[in-house]
Amino acid sequence: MKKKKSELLTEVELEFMNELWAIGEGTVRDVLDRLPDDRDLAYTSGATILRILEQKDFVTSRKEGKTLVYKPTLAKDIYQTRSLKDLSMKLFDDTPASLVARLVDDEALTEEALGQIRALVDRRLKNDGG
Amino acid sequence: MKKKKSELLTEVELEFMNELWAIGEGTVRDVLDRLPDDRDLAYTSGATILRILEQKDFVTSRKEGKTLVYKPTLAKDIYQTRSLKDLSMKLFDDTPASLVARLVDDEALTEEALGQIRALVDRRLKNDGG
DNA sequence: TTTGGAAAACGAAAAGCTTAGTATTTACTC
DNA sequence: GAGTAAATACTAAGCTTTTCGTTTTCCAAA
Repeated sequence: MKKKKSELLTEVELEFMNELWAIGEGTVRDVLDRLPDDRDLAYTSGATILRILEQKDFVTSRKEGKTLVYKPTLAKDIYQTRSLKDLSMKLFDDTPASLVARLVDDEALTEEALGQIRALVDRRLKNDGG
Repeated sequence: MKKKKSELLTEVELEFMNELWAIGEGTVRDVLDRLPDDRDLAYTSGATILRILEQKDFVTSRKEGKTLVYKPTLAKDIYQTRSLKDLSMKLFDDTPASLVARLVDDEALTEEALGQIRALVDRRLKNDGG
């Protein structure tokens, strides 16, 4: 059997994927333009990051004129689920409820956010349990 | 102003902190003994990791006889909150509700876990909102 | 008080991530 | 076709993280 790869994005990779997810697909230039002003990366650095993402199969590219257009191969929600699973395993004994417990304990959470969260859980329980 | 440090643990650092949190405090040997059998690290590797954790102020040490006993300076729940905040910012638009949305969408989640989650949210809403 | 074994201190190699420079290619214009 | 501007390909330097070896220190028991 093959050794499993990490399947998780590094910090900078995630930064780039977030932009690609937001715009659907884009070129090196498109992504760089979307980064905050105070984030200055050389063009070539951006190109390298996207090339690495392609190597790791997080994106594919196609040629359009002279430029490459990159596109995620993985939907953001899939990656979100994967990340949550990872965090839950590593830090919450693989018990999602204790993750949520920590989350709702957070003083900084607004009443509104709590309400939304309950609505979500209720909806899921209804749809599911019949 | 100083540059801000990451304040997040690396993979291996977290692996070690988890054991220290579980036992309260312990020596290099204590931690190594708790790791899975298939995880074989040289003793010196374990010592290095704990030394680094101390450098980064995630643990303190005291001498007991000839050995060092390490102890977290940071409670696990604090670190859990910090990690959730980080994940939420980076991957969920800083919107905890959307994090929970993704979590409860997960097919793999049991009915029981969902019930627990709702109970938690309800309790918090009651205690809070009056 | 010597010595044997375990741990600490130190240093550094190995591996992976981030950033960017240089050289090459490409497509358009005259 | 040659010039040019922008993009890609390749390479590598500089960090950080992960791992471990070597040397030194310290206790404990003979």
